[in-house]
Amino acid sequence: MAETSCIVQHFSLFSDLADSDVELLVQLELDAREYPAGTVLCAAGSPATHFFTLMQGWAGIIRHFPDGRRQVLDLYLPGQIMRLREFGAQQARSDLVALTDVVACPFPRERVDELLAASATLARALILTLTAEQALLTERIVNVARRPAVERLGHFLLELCSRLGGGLRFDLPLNQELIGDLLGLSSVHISRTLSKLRKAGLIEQDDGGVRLLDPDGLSNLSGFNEQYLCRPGGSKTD
Amino acid sequence: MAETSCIVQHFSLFSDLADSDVELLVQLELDAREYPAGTVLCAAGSPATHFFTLMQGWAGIIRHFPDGRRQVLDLYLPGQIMRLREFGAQQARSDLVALTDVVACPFPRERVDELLAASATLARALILTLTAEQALLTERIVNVARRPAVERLGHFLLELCSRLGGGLRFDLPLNQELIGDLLGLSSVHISRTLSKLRKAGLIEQDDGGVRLLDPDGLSNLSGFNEQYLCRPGGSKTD
DNA sequence: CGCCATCTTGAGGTCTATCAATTTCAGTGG
DNA sequence: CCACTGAAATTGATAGACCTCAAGATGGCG
Repeated sequence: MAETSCIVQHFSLFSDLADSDVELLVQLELDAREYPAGTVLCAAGSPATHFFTLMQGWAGIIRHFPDGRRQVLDLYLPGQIMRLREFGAQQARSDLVALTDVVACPFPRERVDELLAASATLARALILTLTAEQALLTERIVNVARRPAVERLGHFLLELCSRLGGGLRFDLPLNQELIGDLLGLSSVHISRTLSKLRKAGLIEQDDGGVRLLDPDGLSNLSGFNEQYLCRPGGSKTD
Repeated sequence: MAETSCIVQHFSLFSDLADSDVELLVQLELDAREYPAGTVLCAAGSPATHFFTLMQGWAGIIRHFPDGRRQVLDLYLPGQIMRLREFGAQQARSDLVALTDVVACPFPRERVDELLAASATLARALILTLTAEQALLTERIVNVARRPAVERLGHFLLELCSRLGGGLRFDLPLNQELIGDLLGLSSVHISRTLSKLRKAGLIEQDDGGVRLLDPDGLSNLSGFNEQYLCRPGGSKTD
């Protein structure tokens, strides 16, 4: 993990990369830095000159409202390029925050233009990652707009499970308030809903983690279909 | 309109195109076809071999649930490339539906690869349109997850106003059920909420259209900030 | 042991969905 | 010209989901 670049692994999911492509991608991850949980890597309103690759930990894009409401717009896991979404923006529109201790590599946005000029394969891979992110966002709209809390939370857990590799047991280093801000629910209601899922025998919680006891039941309940995740081979393991 | 290609106009918003780029883009719009309102241009589950440029009318991507619930995932206006989001998918995940009478041009997906190989400028423009779409989706998540009905609808109307060019009076060829399916609300509640906006003196409705009487008041109410739309010069007119 | 953040649980209130009845209006045919 | 029709919009009443406020429980950590 430390040896192969995170981002190369991630991009390999989408395209067959030539050695020259790999070389270009590795350049993005030369400047690894550590940020403790809670750090704002990039604040709303600041000039959007840099992107980041995420190597370890979880990060999120958070929108703050004047009245104190909050919304987590995006959840980044290792391998993703963060803030790529704001390629066309002059200023950051939301905060990029380390949700856990994080290792990330900042790089100037011009580097992306160099990638595009150098390799059509990379351009294609970049577009594929963007469309994959769009698919995630789209499912989240369905989730938030149309599903009641139990289904919404169930769907979220299944998505995480798959994005983290498919293991039925995984760490969930987010407090209930953050989960609420991700799903458009209050922290109190997250607590009640998790409790419902536990009592229904669908999940189990231990220190900082979740185990999906009945993934099929959960999928069925929440209308989850992992096609949209664009993962190769999707069978869950543990 | 009929002479300059719709899609070239749209892409020009994002990049300075060389003549050779324009030539490539125009190729996408050779096969203009008419589809009456209600036509399913591409059904969920069918192989995703073609994209479409939209030249006239409104189209939407609609997800149908087994229990009859519906969600409009995306609203396409003239100039956009439709279904680009599913570049990486084997099968369409949702229906692409003509919401009004529509003129659109189907083209095979391989054409996109040709564009990428031929021009880094076009690759960049393509990525910019994708990130602009992501910004739209992101704002929609905020809207649906965090705002009550009045703000949600107000925000939607302001976004439409801007996307349609900024004129305060515009056609709105969607019935209230469709608007509800866009915003995650019931048609009944859309009716009540529109009525509230009218009584508050914020909007006015005539046959098939809306006029924003107090765009600033509406922006203020709904927390709208048009930055995310990536439009050059955003001042509203009329 | 005490402190602080987080989670849990209860009670009451608000927002939105659902069901159902009524109105409006464009289209159609007598 | 008018009655009929069907889709869409309006309006009222009721129910359910979720929020907010507030009080207690839990658990890591100095």
